[in-house]
Amino acid sequence: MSTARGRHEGISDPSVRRLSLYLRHLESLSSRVETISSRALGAAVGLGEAQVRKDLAQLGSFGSPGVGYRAADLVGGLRRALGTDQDWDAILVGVGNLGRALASHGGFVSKGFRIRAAFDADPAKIGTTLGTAPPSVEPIFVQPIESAPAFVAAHAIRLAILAVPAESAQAVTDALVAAGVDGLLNFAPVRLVVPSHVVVNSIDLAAQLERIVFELGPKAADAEPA
Amino acid sequence: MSTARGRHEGISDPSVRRLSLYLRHLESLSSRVETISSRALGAAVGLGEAQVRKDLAQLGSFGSPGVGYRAADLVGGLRRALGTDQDWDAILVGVGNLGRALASHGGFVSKGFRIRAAFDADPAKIGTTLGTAPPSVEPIFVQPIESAPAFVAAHAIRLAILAVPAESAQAVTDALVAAGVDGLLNFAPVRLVVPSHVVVNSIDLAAQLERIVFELGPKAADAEPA
DNA sequence: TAGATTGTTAATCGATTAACAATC
DNA sequence: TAGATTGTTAATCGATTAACAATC
Repeated sequence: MSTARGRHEGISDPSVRRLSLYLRHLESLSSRVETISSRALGAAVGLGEAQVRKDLAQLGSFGSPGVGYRAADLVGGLRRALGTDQDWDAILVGVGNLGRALASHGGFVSKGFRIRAAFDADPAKIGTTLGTAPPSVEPIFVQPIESAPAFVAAHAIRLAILAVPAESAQAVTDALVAAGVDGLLNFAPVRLVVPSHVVVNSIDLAAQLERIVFELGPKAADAEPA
Repeated sequence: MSTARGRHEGISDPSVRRLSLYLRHLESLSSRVETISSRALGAAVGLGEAQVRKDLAQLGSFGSPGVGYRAADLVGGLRRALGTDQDWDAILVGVGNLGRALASHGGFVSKGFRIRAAFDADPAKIGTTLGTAPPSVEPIFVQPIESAPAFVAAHAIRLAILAVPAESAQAVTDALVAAGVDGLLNFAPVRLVVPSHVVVNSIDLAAQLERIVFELGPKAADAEPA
């Protein structure tokens, strides 16, 4: 992540990540579950009870001593804190393999994110259709990348998902930010330079595998020649 | 991330993430760059020079006072520390939109990760071909998910990339771990329970957007009715 | 030599964990 | 009432930042 720290509440980034975990678990619960304790919630997401209480206390009071947290209220409080109590419109830029997958990603829609349009620099892709796979996702026509800024401005789009090559990521970012985008989810392995009011979250997929193999340690050394 | 902390070096997770950033930047540099200072490297990835020196000092001595770090040596040291000085074989499980995109992801191959086989539970997908898009990625035939454990055992595969529905993620994980997998990159929004020797890195794509909108703060409030 | 820059130690800062009084 | 569990304060732990002597 980068920039724009703590514009509102002073909740730390590690804590925000955990709030998403709590929300995900609570959403998966039956609506017949009325309350949940910090201990149970912690166990479900792999954290201690003290950590859970500390995190949730930042959002207000959703718990009762001796009883636990009211699950429905807590879901509402978490969504409100995260900003997903309202839907967010987004655009997708870059319709390669990854872009196409993201456009069809059901997980976005159910969490309040809607991809309103998709753009690509490749003329061969213009006019093709995306996101037809899962039900409830209406098809999206791919438009030329040059028309992205106008679309952003016309529809007051604030979020963009970038699945473009590393070489073009900065140029695309500059154009989108100038048009009004202030939140970017970037999959290119480059650091995007943006004005301080813009929030960037970059995910380097290869780096995610690197973190795993780091933890695994060196592969069993090939037999050392004596 | 979870479990298996510090099996070898005592490098913290935040630091490991930064090591990938440094490596990515150094790889993007011309081979004519022979040395780079902590200040320059930090500026490139958006960190302070003290942070860079602290991180790199953990790997050994790749720098000279008054000169900087030897770029080529540092790339080697970073790869060695991360574990990507050797190639890693992986399998992909789940050949939906996201799975297909990951199979074709050029970024994995160039960083030392090779997807050797793909598996899916859907009979309609068996035998189809994946990963033909970028050059240098040989095509992969999709196999029935039941044959994944045997493949893992036969080829001594340690890494698996999971792009399966949340409901089946745990069952798939259990089968793969039993067959020998000890590193999992999981895209399903569920916490995987694994033995302590197994390393899991879970990426919830919706949560990545949530982190952005949290930082953006509440959307401009609709005009309050007076 | 003088300027630049490392590696490391010390100081600061922030986050996690533990403890416990309040209370349902 | 007794047991459970919150919200919060204090204690611990770890990570980041600053400073500086060593040295190229």
